[in-house]
Amino acid sequence: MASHGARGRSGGRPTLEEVAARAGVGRGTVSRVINGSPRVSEATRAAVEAAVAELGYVPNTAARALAANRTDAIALVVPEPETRFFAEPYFSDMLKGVGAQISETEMQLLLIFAGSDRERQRLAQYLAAHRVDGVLLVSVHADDPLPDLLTQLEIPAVISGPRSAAETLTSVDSDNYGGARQAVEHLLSRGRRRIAHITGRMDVYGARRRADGYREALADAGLPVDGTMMEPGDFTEEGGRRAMAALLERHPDLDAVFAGSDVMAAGARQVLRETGRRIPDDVALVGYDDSAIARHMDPPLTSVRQPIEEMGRRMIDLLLEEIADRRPAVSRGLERRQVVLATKLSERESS
Amino acid sequence: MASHGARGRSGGRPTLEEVAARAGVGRGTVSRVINGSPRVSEATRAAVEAAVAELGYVPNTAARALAANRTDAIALVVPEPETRFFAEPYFSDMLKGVGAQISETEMQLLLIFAGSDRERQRLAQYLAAHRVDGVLLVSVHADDPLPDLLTQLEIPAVISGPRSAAETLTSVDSDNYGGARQAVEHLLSRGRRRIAHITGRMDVYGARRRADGYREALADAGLPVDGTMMEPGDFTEEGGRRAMAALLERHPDLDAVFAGSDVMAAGARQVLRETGRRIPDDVALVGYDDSAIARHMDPPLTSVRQPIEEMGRRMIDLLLEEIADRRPAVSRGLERRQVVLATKLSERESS
DNA sequence: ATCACTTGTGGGAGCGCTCCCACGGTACCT
DNA sequence: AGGTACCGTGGGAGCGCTCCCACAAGTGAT
Repeated sequence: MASHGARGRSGGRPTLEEVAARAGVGRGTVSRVINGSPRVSEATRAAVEAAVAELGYVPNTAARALAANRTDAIALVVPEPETRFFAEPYFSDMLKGVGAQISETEMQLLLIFAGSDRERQRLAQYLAAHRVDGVLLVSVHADDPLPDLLTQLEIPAVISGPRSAAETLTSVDSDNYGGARQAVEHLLSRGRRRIAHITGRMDVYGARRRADGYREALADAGLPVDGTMMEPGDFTEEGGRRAMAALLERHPDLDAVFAGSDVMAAGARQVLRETGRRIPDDVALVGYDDSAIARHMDPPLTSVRQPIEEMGRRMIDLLLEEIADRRPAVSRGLERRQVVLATKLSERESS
Repeated sequence: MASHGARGRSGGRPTLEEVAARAGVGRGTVSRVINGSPRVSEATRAAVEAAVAELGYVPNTAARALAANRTDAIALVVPEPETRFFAEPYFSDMLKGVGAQISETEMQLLLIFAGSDRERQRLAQYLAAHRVDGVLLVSVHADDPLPDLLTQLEIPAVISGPRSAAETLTSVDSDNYGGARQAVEHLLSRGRRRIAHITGRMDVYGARRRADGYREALADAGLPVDGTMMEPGDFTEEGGRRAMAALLERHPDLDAVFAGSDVMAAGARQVLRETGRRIPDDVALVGYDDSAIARHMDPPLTSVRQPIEEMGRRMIDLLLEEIADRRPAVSRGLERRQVVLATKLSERESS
């Protein structure tokens, strides 16, 4: 209410002590009220809350951080240049989920880009100074030293897209294996039998899992698994084009293509068109990511959708758990936590 | 070098005191070295720096913030939902400039979205807690209470795009007036004489300045300034379409259009095409922003480019100055600081 | 009535820094 | 020789909080 007298008194912002004096209680009691401790009587709590409102008291974060050895902040580290970050809907969807979930808490989110060496240098300093309670890592390459640095500094961290099946950090991922199966089974159900796969870079765990899903879906359907029906792209449009051309050379009679990403599917589509093949009449095409590209392609592309926003939300949940677990210093929860979320096929005209 | 024994000693991170002991000096001296004070002898400085390196000392930011009453962090506040932020190249270009400039300093950048009411609530708390030393404000509407809140809290702030000619905050802007003149003068030099203008929302200062530039460029060329040759759009494609239709109704013989934004130009282009007019043969078209739209339009759109990255850089410079100025509590520098940067015309086939 | 708990509360200690005052030393004046 | 100036340095005080121990008052078992 009368949040105006706030900056009178000593000229600056009111302190815990001033609130305590005003409410006629001790410093400790005010601290308990502020932090929601249950060990405070109803009457006292009300008195303190009134004093807080009257003085317009806002806790001093620096003091709290110093005394309690925590920062109430977590960092979202993007190991990519800003430009890529903005170009890809993956990041903005994830940020949306992260932002939504964190706004339910008192935590503060920091966005840190670590694309250049200089930025990485600063980040290392930043982490060494323990300026955040935890870290969210998105899109980390297999050989990135960052995860190990975090482990060494004992900073809680959650990674999106584990680096391998043996990922040591807590991770959130979509079901790449299952997603790929969905795509292939969909093509099978449409009567396709000569299904090729353009894979992503095979040093990316998710891409390997998708290839696994492709293979096993075929095997389970009693179809032969032919290595020459697979060709690596590198997640780019040009890579998709090259891979498609290579596949057509080996198998001019293929009747379906499952591409490991929408961007590669776009490249593949061009080559299919150029060689006079109609989509989906001659060759059915399925992508992965269900991005804007998929919706705007001609014809619209059937694609596997990952629940990216949901992944962002789960990452926050897991990270907060890790942070809470670590507080009592027990370092329990030694079990690795790996969350895998289901994908969903968005069926469109390309298949 | 031997940055390994770092976390031995007391189990945690080394403190100033430990560094002092190791270097055989006092706490104050170490502090001076860390903060680059000139009042330290060369020999002592070297000894301290060696100790810092050996122990892997990193200052505790919370303690520093508490003792010095500063945070070494500034916030970039985006009063828009995340989605718009990512959609517009304006923001990412600005972020690039801001990020580049701030990485030259020890300051930390926080990205804060304040699109929803809830987010605004949190932001107000955040600012009240003085968790940042300064604020960068981008794309603020005329009636936004944020600038006044910042003034009231005495938090240094720099705004991109002043709200009016009487903007009280330090501001950085591109030369909207000059940019509009460039556009119109370009059309005049191409022999166009019946030039219409689709304005932006007239409650946006920049849009008014562009209209001023349009008018005065015509007047200076000795041409009549006709109010019916101007029509407000609202910065949307649909608005551009409507405005174009209205202008053609009144002046079917116009030979050029200067649109207040590329997006509106895209709308105008559609109407021009639909009414059988060729660009640039029958009607020349010029936009504003020089965005991706301009480059990809058919025909490519001549457009006024704003130095957005440079604006971001200047904003940081100005903000750091403000913060530094305020430190000695003198609150000098009462002169309003308004920086205006020049625009440049990107000439393409539409004119 | 005594003892053992529990509940609510007050306040000391201390987190790791910066700020600033005081002090010894050297250099230069009178 | 004494005085004045400054430079480089050490360390006390204090920033505003949390943590935790101590303690008063209440509760119920013995």
